[in-house]
Amino acid sequence: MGKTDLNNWQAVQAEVLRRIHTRIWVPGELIPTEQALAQEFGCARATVNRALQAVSDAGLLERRRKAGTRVALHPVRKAKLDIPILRQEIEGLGHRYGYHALISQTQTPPQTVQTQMQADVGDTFLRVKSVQSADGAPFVFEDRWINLTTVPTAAQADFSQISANEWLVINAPFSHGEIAFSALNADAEVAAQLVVQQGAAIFVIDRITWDENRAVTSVRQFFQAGYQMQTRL
Amino acid sequence: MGKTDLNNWQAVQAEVLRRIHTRIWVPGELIPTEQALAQEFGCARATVNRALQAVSDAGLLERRRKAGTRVALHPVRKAKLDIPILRQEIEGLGHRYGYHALISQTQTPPQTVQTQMQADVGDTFLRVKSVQSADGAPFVFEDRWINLTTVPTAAQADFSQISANEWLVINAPFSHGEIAFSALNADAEVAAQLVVQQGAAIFVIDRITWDENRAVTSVRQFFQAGYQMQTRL
DNA sequence: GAGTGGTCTAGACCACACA
DNA sequence: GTGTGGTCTAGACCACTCT
Repeated sequence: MGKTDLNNWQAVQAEVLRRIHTRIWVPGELIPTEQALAQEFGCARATVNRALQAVSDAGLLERRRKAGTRVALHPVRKAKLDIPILRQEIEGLGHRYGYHALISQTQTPPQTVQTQMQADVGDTFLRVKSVQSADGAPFVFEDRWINLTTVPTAAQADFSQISANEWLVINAPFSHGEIAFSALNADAEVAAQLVVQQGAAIFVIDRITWDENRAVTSVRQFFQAGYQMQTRL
Repeated sequence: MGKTDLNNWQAVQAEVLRRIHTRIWVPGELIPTEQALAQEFGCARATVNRALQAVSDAGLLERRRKAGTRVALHPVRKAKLDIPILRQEIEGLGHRYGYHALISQTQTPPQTVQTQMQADVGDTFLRVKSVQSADGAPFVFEDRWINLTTVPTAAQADFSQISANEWLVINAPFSHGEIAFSALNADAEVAAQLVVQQGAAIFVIDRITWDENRAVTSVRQFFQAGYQMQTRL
């Protein structure tokens, strides 16, 4: 046996991936138990477990107690997306970041927004529209609702100076959120703010964040035409 | 001390998240060492480590050897995206899945595609255009290039019967990939295939997959107008 | 040099899902 | 019941990076 032991979980992971890619382990088939692999690889079962969990997280293995571990038939590819923090993204590219508030006023949201945010009767809302720019060119137009009943201190914030996003990150903790990506044609307002033609295809992010069961904020961001959001598989 | 010990890593994680959300631990500040927390929580250091790693993966903590663990100043939100497998997504919604190949022929890709795929001189390519539908209504129009030098067996595949994606999943392993999301206006061809007006905003996914350093396939998918891709934070 | 997180080990017990 | 993965423990050593 000239075979060297695999003494760390990355090595085990690499070997597991190799066996999947080269079809030594066929999709749908059971692979050996952790115990068997630990023996074969000459390491502890916990090390094998760590490696298999990582591969399972990536969507290539399906694990169930008692049933064992099998190679995924339909490897749902799970991509990890870093939601961009615009200031960082812009400054990281060597551009000058700019922020400009358009409006900031209490207002009653349309029914669709109220439903999404599961607003109670009597909740009041702050609407903030703003543009963020790179080297003076508009980059993102943002339309945001903040639930003042959840975050009362937002009423005193000066959103002409600080972006709502940065203020909220500092002052309004949230427990979870939902995010959706889509494409929309620029309407007159979006076209004007982003300086594109009406009807141009715009990449849109909708986000709602919650603190436990109370909606904190709902925001729709319109990205400059041509914007791409990238990641790796 | 009515305090009960935290005897599993999820409980530790919950307590850590609580301290971050309630600002007991302030962004930018160091938190206690794993050893100290293990003592406080009455569990093993490995358990604390597991919990802190999970929170760190979520982007809320930044950990460095020797420097310690601190609460992230700019919590880059990392979302886990499940790249949709269309057949599953459509059938999961209770619709009838359909696949229809439009063309499948060897062809020379435009320069941009060749560059993206880092094609060598002499590489030959198969182009496959297809439409996938839900209950007969077009859902996705797909334009794909397959590198026949990397995957020679694809030349014999019958893409009028099986979708290129499913064939590749079964027959062409890949090691990694890149994916990008954007918005485009429908051109004449896209509009015709998706039965939408020209210029309609279309959600687009571009994907390139690699087997080691050789490009396997490059695909652009145009989604029906109004499509949203959703996930949680 | 020294302190922190990263990982491995060996053993143990538990939870779950299958027969 | 029984076998599998999921997790915890206590201890140990290592790798990195800061001073």
